[in-house]
Amino acid sequence: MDLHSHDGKLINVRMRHSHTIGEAAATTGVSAKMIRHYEKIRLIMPAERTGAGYRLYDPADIHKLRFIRRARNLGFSIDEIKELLGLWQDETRASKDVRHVADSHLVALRNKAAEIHSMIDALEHLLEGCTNDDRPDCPILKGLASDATSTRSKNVGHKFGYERIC
Amino acid sequence: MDLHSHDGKLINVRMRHSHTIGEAAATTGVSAKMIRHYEKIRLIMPAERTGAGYRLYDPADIHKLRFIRRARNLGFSIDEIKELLGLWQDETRASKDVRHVADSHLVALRNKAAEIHSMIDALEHLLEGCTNDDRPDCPILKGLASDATSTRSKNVGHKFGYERIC
DNA sequence: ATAAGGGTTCCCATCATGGGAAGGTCAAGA
DNA sequence: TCTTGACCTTCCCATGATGGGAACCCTTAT
Repeated sequence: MDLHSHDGKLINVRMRHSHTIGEAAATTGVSAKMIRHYEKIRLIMPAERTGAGYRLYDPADIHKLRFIRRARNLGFSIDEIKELLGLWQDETRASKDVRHVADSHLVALRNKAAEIHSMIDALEHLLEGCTNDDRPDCPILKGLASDATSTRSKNVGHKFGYERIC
Repeated sequence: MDLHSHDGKLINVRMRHSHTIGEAAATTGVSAKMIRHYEKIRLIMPAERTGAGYRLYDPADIHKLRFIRRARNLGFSIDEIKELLGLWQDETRASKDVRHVADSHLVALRNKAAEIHSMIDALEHLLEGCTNDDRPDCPILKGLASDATSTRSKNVGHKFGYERIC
């Protein structure tokens, strides 16, 4: 490879379909900051460099970055993506290995969804009694001050009895 | 206050219904670490101290910590809780001011829920074709490599055309 | 030659939380 | 009284994914 020739290095590499980090960022939707970060944490291999130290990305790199972005859009963590990338590039992988990663993540997502929905329910319940006016009486604060979040959830055992303040 | 008497300081303060940080943590469900943290970021006022420097919490403090924990359980951020605490202790607050904080948070929660559900949908869609066996063919990876996340969502404009790798 | 618009590294911040070290304090038992 | 273990204190560091910004270098067009 003649990446280090004395004239027009970038032009040479562009003819080889390589791109700067800014271009890679623009086409993949992964910010340049994050591309460097992914390299630092070894999610991707260190990019080739021009003589001046500029990172270069070829179509295979670009494709990998898109893969990463899509997995991130689905909420996969970096560690999960590391696993998926390994499987992606392993021609002998078993379908069920990939499925396992995806399934685990799906479970996590469903748990997260349930958690948020229970927050929403509790908050809506709290908002029901709210007069939404200029009066100081407020069932939302009352709820937070006394109960509210435990619509039937975990009860922290109270070892001491305290007098109420509000 | 005789907190600094030479004998049995903690016993004296316990008679005044004060508790150590560990007890406060146990009864409120807020960890001691977090109680100190909340003090440092000025969410709560600096606690009184014994002569030896131990923090002391009276029932009003305990009640406030419970308020904070309940709000956290509902997903309120520290800044939102700062606002709610201010309103809670402001006798002249307007109901609608509290409502505004809660409403904004509810909107954020609903957005978060929608986001997670779209992830779940996309992932389920991807999992549909999976054979879950020992064969290397895998529609999940194929989906991540080509499309998948854009069930009809945002399309990043592609300025360059790259040949496919996979 | 100079300016604009890249690129590079390095450090810091977020948000809420916890881990752990080093050292001081309290209560109970020998 | 001395020891022991459980508690407290402060301080520093780490998380995960991301962005901001400084200080400086490279390329290209005017």
